[in-house]
Amino acid sequence: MDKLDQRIISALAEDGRRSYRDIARDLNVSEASIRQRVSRLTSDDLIRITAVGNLQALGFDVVAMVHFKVLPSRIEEYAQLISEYSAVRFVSISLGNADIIFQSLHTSIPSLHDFVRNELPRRMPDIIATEIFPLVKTLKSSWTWEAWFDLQNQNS
Amino acid sequence: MDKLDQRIISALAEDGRRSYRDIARDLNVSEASIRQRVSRLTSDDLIRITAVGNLQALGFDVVAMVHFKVLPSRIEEYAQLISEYSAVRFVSISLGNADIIFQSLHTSIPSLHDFVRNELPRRMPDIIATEIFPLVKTLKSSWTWEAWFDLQNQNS
DNA sequence: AATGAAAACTTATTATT
DNA sequence: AATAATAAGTTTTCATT
Repeated sequence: MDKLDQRIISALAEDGRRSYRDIARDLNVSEASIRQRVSRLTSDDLIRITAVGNLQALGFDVVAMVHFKVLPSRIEEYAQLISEYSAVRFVSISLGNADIIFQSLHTSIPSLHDFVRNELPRRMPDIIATEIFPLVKTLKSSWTWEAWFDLQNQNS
Repeated sequence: MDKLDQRIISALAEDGRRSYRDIARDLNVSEASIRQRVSRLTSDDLIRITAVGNLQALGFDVVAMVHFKVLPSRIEEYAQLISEYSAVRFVSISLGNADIIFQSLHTSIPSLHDFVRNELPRRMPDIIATEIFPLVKTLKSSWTWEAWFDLQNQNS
């Protein structure tokens, strides 16, 4: 991951459909070079070029963050199980006052409730506590990297 | 937002660089029609085609979710202010036991601490409580929509 | 890893329904 | 809102450094 990789990622974060040729002109390298690096970044799963959307604007009416505390020995296993649900779009293992944090999408509040309070505990009996945070409005969901790569480079 | 829009979004979520021509062939419409709809979806800010990445894999070592409780009259204002920071990549207003939930990226734990415990409270005196959830490992960060559009359509 | 060359393919614009 | 036509631009492949 060198500065050229970072500049390519920044360009594609800005506009995922920008032509490789155009990026190449901008960065003074060949088009094939951009193509080769994007293939590597993509096949190594470092980046993914994709359509992201504002969930609320797209009609996903019930979006929530959910916290689970679970028996310590079950954390990894349960995080994996939670990842299998298509309602769940994001799963992380956390330190602090929650062991697993995930984001879940539903068509109604009762279906969110049923999923978190019935469906998941049925499969995962060692869940100790749950906390639900319904998201009302998303003000920022940012996909640019420049500021971040800059900061990383300053400190290295 | 009709079924054609949903199919286009699904295709671009799968591969944001797939050619409009190829999508058009698949969906039995003209290339210009795909182009026109993608332009609309993009300029209406319903979707964005972008490079997303695994933050930990890209070297963003300290990623945390942060919860704030704030004076009720300040929630919107503070959520806006938090959105202005480039360290902050996601900001939502929440119901339940937190008023504002955001994701923040840092190069070290002390810098996360300084940001959340000093920098933000200095600008936002009506923060009542903070809670930090450092993310250790992200198991899923999914950008596909098929399952979701299917569910929406069943219920409508 | 990076490159240039060139055939095959895609995009973007225009005019039309 | 969708389309066909088409000139301009891009991608992909391959041989070379």
